[in-house]
Amino acid sequence: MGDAARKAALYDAFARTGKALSSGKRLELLDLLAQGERPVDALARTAGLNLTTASAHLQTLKQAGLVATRRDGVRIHYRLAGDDVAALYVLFRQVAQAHQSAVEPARAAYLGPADAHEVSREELLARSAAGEVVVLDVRPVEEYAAGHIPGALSVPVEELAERIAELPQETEVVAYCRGAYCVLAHDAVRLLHARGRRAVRLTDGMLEWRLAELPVETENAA
Amino acid sequence: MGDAARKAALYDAFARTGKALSSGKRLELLDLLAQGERPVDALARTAGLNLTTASAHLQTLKQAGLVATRRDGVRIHYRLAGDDVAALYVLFRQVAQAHQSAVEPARAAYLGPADAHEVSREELLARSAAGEVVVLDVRPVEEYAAGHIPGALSVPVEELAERIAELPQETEVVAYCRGAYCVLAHDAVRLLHARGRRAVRLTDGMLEWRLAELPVETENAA
DNA sequence: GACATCCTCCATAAATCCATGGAATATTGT
DNA sequence: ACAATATTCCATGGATTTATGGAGGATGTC
Repeated sequence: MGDAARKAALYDAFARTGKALSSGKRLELLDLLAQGERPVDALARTAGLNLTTASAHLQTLKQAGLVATRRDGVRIHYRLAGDDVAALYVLFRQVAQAHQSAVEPARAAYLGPADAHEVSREELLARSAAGEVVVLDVRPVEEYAAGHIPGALSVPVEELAERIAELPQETEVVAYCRGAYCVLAHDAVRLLHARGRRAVRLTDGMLEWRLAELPVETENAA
Repeated sequence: MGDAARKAALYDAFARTGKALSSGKRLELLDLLAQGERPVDALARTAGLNLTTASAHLQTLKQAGLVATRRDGVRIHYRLAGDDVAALYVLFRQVAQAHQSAVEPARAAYLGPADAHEVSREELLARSAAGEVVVLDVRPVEEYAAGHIPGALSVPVEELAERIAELPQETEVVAYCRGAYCVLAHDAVRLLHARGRRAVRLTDGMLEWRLAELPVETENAA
């Protein structure tokens, strides 16, 4: 029976990584971390969590091996432990969407109907190269700085209404944000439509773009 | 704030799938189901669970969308909901092994040292085609029947000691079982060595073999 | 060295999960 | 219709998890 105990210990160790994925708040934190490293207070604020609660969730993620930390002076920056973690997160959401019936209604309620105004990564690359579209990154500036689609303009969605003049009048806009379930690009496209602009949305976002090993530009590349 | 609530609802839906992966017992059940469909009582017996407990865990897996059921008379057969679930499970274990420090000691305590007597899928295919090795499936017969490496002999590890005469004397044996963390092939190789046979182990097992889309033979192919 | 900042650790109450008996349900065979 | 089998549903006590204040540690500034 020592063997059964050792087997249980191994599977319980795996389960610790599963536990990290078993809370919606922790998944929101992972989602943010997939965009680049962030200090605890920024994560707590963005995810709408009490600082202590966010810290506790981050400890859980760290014990599960999904995130790592780096100290920079008084701040501790969390990041994903590797690209394989990002890949796991993406596959995890795909499987949940494909097989769990509760996901699609929740997605539709949060983001809106599925089919409307989407283009694939391949379409974006082709039409962007042909100069037919402008690519627009609507994430917060620090996420844009951590890595974005080459040539994309940065206008965070909160500033889009007042800065809409920065976009060319006639050219169609392709907006993107964090990933397949990020609301920002949805909001941006709705706002642009309301202002009479032609705009579509990249099907997914930076997370999937990076995992597809497509080119990424960072701010300090200048 | 209705938006935040809808966002939380979406991520909580994803988290339900994560919860399914957050218990060692459920992971053991997934591991068994990755070999083929099984009725509840067989799963409970093999996993060492009370029938009611096993049923409850299977309900959790089902609500998470990871498994599906089929009724056959009075029995209910559970199976993985798709190959993507198997792929998620394999990636999940890889990430846990790569980044969570508790996994490797637990693996070593259960299975033994990592390096000893392993061959890759490619080596197995090449040496098997050259007639240099015999491939030996040491899983229970029903898992062999549900799909095995073409040409493999079936000798469940519990019967191996008494049926060792069925193996050729001089040819090296490559034993395999369920997957990378399955103990059966480890035990088989140790037993064969104790009997003075040349034997190695496939690095992983049937789960990874099938996901690699290598050829699979089923019993009723006769 | 005193002090401020950022984060983690600790304690606690509310909520949730787990394992397990016993009852209820669905299907098959007589 | 009745009994038998396989599984799920329900109730319950015990363990775990979650959110959140307050204390404590580490780092940097003056």
